[in-house]
Amino acid sequence: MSARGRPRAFDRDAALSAAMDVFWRKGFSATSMAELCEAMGINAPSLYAAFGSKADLYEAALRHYGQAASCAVWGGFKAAPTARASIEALLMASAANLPGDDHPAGCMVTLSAVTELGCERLGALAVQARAEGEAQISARLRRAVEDGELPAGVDIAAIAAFYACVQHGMSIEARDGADRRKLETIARAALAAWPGLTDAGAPPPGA
Amino acid sequence: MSARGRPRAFDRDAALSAAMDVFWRKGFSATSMAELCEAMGINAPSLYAAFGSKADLYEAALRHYGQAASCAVWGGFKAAPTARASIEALLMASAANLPGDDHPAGCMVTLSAVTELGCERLGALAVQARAEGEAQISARLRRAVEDGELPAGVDIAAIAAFYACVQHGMSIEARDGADRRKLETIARAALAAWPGLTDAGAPPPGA
DNA sequence: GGATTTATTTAATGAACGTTACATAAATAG
DNA sequence: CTATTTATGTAACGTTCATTAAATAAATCC
Repeated sequence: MSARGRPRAFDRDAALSAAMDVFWRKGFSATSMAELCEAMGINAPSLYAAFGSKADLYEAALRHYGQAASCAVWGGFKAAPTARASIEALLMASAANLPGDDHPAGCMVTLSAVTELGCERLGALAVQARAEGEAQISARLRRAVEDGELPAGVDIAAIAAFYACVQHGMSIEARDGADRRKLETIARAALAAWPGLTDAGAPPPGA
Repeated sequence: MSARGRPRAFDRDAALSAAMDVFWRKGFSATSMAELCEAMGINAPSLYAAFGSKADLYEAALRHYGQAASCAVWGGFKAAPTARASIEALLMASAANLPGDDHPAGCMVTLSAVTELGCERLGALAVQARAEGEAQISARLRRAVEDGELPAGVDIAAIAAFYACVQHGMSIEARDGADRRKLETIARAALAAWPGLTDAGAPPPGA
């Protein structure tokens, strides 16, 4: 059925992973085909045959990242029994994973295409990926209201926007060299807002 | 004394401002000399004579931004009577200024060199500029402890890191299209953490 | 006035960019 | 074995990149 013609001489997934690493570290515009070829250990024609173009490769790398790293960050979120525990798990997993210990620092999705509108399609892709994160938090909070964990008057959109914002900010801190401990400190500080945010009708102290 | 030779035919500050706009919108790597020349209304040799190189121009633009926009954001912070009011002013001014109404969205410093390490010197410059923001918050908190506004046991570094992180995150939200109201909602949510963070020895609820 | 200094325009520089022809190599199909 | 199909390496494609040489224009200095 399959395997007609000369077989591919490289591991497609490993090559994609190597490309992801370079893109993650340097961004789309600042990464050249030459760098990609060297990191992936293949020549340009092989790259084009397997992935289409530089932009297509970036898109594939972004999706690859979404499946791999995001899994580590959102796994605890989905498994946690309460909304509060979900958000704590999300922030703590972010703190654990964002520092660049054995990979580039910060979340590739968060940092992607923020400055580089060189390719419009890629920018839209990153925006959408970030929006999905906030939507997940919203959905979790909505469920918590339905479950009676949170009062009905709670401002779901505000809470989701806030914690998404903190998580995005943590990527920048990580990029600037923040270690796990510092990110956990930030996470705990953000969780200190929880009681104030989840008191039913009461307006937040800052209003 | 001055003004020997043929006088410059363009306004240096206006040209720098135009360059800042392009860099702010597209980032360093994704911006070409051709785009800069067109936006600035000058030819390449004039640009090189006045600013040195593309990287030098970016550095000048970043400093120009720091004086102009940061002023609007940090002005209220410095003038506020209490630490709490300073941080509220900082976040609210950020919410008011970050949306891209008559300029690119998000803070140029925050978004700068996040993805683009094409030029190492510029990356370091942006990291330093961001660190200065957090240092300002720390200094303000320290003063508040000295003044007796905050108890001595308060974790200054944690609070500063948290609010710096939120402010950085707001730039990403703004870049993704968040308007002033949404950013103000985030700011108020972040301020909801204030009581929990400034209770003296008590560990934050998330610990 | 002529000499000097600085800015501008035009045009070109070599290098690097992303991408692709082309010939060759390695597999299966018949 | 021959024909077909797919991948690979080499080498080139035309374009764009950041940068600059050279000639001209506009100001001050003496």
